[in-house]
Amino acid sequence: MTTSPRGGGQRPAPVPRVRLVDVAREAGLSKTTVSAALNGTGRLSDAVRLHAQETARRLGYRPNATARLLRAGHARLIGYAVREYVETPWSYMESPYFAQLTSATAQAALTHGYALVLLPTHSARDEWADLPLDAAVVADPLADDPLVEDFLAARIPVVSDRRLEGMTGAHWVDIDHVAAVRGVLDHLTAGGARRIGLVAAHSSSLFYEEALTTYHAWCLEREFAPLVEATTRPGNQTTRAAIDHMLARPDRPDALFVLTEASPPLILETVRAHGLNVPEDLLIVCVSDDPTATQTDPPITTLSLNPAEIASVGVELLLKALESGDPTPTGRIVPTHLEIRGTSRRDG
Amino acid sequence: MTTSPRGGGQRPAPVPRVRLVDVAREAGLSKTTVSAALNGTGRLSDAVRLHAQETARRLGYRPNATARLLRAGHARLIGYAVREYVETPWSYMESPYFAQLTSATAQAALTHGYALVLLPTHSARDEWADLPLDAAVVADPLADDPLVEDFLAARIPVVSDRRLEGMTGAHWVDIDHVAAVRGVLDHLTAGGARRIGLVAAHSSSLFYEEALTTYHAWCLEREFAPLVEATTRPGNQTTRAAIDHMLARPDRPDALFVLTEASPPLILETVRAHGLNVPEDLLIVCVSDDPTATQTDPPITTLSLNPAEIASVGVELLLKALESGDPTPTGRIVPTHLEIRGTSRRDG
DNA sequence: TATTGACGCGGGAACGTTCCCGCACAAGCA
DNA sequence: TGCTTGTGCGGGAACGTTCCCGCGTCAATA
Repeated sequence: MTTSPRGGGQRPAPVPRVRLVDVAREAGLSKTTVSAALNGTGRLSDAVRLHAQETARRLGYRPNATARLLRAGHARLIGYAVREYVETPWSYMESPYFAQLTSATAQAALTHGYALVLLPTHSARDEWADLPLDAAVVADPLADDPLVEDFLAARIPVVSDRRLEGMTGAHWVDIDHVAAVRGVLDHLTAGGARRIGLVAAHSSSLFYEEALTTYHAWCLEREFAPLVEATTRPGNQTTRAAIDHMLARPDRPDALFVLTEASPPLILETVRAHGLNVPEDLLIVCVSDDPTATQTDPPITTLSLNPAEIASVGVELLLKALESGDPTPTGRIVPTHLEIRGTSRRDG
Repeated sequence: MTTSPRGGGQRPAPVPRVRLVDVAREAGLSKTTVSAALNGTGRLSDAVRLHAQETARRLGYRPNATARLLRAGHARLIGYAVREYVETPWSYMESPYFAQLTSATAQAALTHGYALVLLPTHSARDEWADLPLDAAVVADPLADDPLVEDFLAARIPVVSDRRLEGMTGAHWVDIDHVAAVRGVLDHLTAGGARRIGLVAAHSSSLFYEEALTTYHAWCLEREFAPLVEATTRPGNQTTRAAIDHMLARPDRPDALFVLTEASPPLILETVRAHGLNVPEDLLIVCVSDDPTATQTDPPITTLSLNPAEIASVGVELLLKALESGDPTPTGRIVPTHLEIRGTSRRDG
């Protein structure tokens, strides 16, 4: 027994891992040869290659990932943080948009050979500084987000699902807000709507801001009187209250465009509690990526923000920039998807 | 200019990172001293420490995470995979239980100084073999899950949200299925239910199996005739169909216990489509961690599987095992939580 | 003045892997 | 036989960091 002197410290003796040299010594070869044998590289005779592999298998050898990374110079690890709702660090998973964005990002990263590391919403520097991140995804960044700036300062390229202008190493994907909102409004009008109510939110988010502007511009063109109910923030609770408020008005709308990402079945229930039939009395379109929208009766028309597309395009841009080493910012607009279902057409 | 010969390859010249030695050379110190200065260790004069820090700051030095990991011997990285629904790798994020389990696990890991790496459902060995994982969480593992076995073979301790028996290095957290089901049935009975219908699923999952057994045992004790509708798998679509089927029966139940993790508002809508009033005509309890359950009118009574608790206890067990180096399997049962709301009491 | 100890800093090994290169040997050819 | 070419394998540096230890200096004490 040639037990190495390592691990001669505490009592439990935590079973020293078998290293490449251990395999080499056991096989009577050099570590170079064993490494080549296991990686399928180098010029080796079949006999030696097989012998090395067999020995490694027998000893239960597993290469040390960290050591490989150090040699390779990259970890193929992408950090991922969602910046909305900083006060409740992980609640974004409850939003179907972010849930899908998260899983689609993980998926896209993986098909490129990268893995995703989940970072908390607030994500202080020392929470990722020790991680060998090659790149980062920052979803819904704040204005002049310090997290983005920290990543860039650390030479870690970043991609975001919001337009990010002119920062070296910062890439972005975004949706065409104007086209999306106009598409919905036109669709509702074509379905017979004369008074379209909008439920939006006060938010730092560019989305609500641009959507509101577009709505007003559209109303002006059509000489419609804008009918807006603004909540303090997105979510089911506030959205229900806003809808209640809007439907209680004397100038009740005949169509509803709900931007605030609430649960579609919940929106339907809220409307029905006012004694309204859908779609006869009220047409509904809501911004949502919640699959339950297809399950109600009638199924609910949704404007999908296309998180899957955003994720895959984002990862693509990010990795292209990373692997080319070119920090010139790139960006792309992806289309939204209006899935027309029962709540916005009366022909059903 | 003493430019090092590194990076003398391709054209873009990818801006060589500044290393510890670069800072040391610039500051006229040794790398040992600079390292100690930046880490706040060693015996150094204030002047030297400040000088080293200032120089590092000026050069924009960022320590190489991988090299630190190699020295440290661990990466503080935990792999995370959900094994249900292997055919649609990432769909688990749509389930509130898994969404919460995921975020709570990330949260718990982070408070212990670990980060979570998202792995796909199928997760072949070579997808994580290159990652410096210290431990792994496998949610809803299959029976004799090969992924779990691979992790254990690689000496990576595993924790699961399902009982895992007698495998060295495999730890688990689980809920008390029997107590949970009996609790719900007793609660419904106390609320006046005489015929409790159960919507369950055929699944490899221990949960449905034990729940069904418990239900039958409970019915036998009370001399109730069991009233079960079994779906092929959990989810909204199948659950709606199962409920429709059950409510169309001549021996229609006066209470419903839905195990299949469907959207609570959707369940309510399905029931109402049969012309039933809730809770007057039908009491409802459903297994769900969906926050929309609180938003309906009446709000829906849910049995929470306590993903947050499972996650935090799981991570705790996992890290205790990891850091003690003791591979003896540990396990713990955590309670479920019956949140009684409007759909299961008539006193409202 | 010699001895001790604390203080301030640096040399160099170690973490475990990959890869460049060089060496020994065999085979081919003149 | 002497030279070249190719094959099979190993030595050792490198990746960038941390940490053990040792060395020189200086003040305090005998």
